[in-house]
Amino acid sequence: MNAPTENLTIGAFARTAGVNVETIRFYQRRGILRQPAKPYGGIRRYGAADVARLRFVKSAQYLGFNLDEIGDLLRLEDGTHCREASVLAELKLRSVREKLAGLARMETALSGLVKACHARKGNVSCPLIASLFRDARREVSMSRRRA
Amino acid sequence: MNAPTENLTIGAFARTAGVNVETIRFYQRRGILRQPAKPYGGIRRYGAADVARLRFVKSAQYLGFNLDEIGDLLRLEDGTHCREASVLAELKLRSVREKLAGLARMETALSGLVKACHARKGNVSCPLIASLFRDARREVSMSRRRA
DNA sequence: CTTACTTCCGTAGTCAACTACGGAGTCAAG
DNA sequence: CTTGACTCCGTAGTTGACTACGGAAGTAAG
Repeated sequence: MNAPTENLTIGAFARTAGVNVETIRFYQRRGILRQPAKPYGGIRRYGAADVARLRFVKSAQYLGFNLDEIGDLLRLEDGTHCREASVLAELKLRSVREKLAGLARMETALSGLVKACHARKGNVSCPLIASLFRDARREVSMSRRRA
Repeated sequence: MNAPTENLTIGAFARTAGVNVETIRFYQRRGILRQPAKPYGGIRRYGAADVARLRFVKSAQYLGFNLDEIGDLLRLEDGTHCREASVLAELKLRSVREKLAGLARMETALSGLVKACHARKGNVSCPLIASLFRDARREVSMSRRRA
């Protein structure tokens, strides 16, 4: 799995991806990032694929997935047999769609607020809570832990 | 701000919303949930609005917001003056839209995988990493902390 | 070669978000 | 009017995700 150009030291890798060196080592221990083979008495080198993978991890985190879930997503990325993959993918797809629905509702409520603000002035409020439940009762629910 | 029926004890409130009593008390200390006035030598009571608010908090968490950000969202819900509100709302709107874009990409990649699995059998992989960056470089980026 | 910076690796500390504990006060079924 | 469950409140412990520390070994500019 060695890409053409594996030229980055761990420090350069960390700077490129915008994280701390210790975070990379932590992800390696968690099995989220690989630990490239190190030449006898030498240093490990990283490439562009590692950077992309790490950026993906950070984005997925921003999208509300925890490290175990990100591990699942990466197993799909890395490729597994259809039988397990499709079960897992359907599960992840369900939670992605739940998140999409919830965020779409927030988007509506927030853009409504912004519009209302531009129109009148004074006090305004934003029916965010109502928006998340309106005519979609339970669509975005508490299926939180391990979707 | 007392709703018509404030009949729930903290325990019933917690069960209804599917959280731990201690979590409610923790949110009260954080200023995310109110602490209803308690009658002289009595007990606090909670109503449907409290339940909805708490469910909103849990949903927003699932959507990748932290408690500070959820505090911001609730300030919009509760209503503030347009000047501050619209600035805050535009910011939140931006991060909601970033999340929507990232999730939409994941959705495409995952449903592609599921479809591929139904078609052929054997090994399949899922270009999740590529999907998050393809023709949208930096759209979902590392603007993580405090959006 | 020296010297200053890195890497390597294991262990320990921090921060956010809970979760548990314990003792005093409150409530409600019998 | 007792008794068992629950509330209140402050403090302490846990979990997930990092972040820091320190000493031995690697690296690279002068």
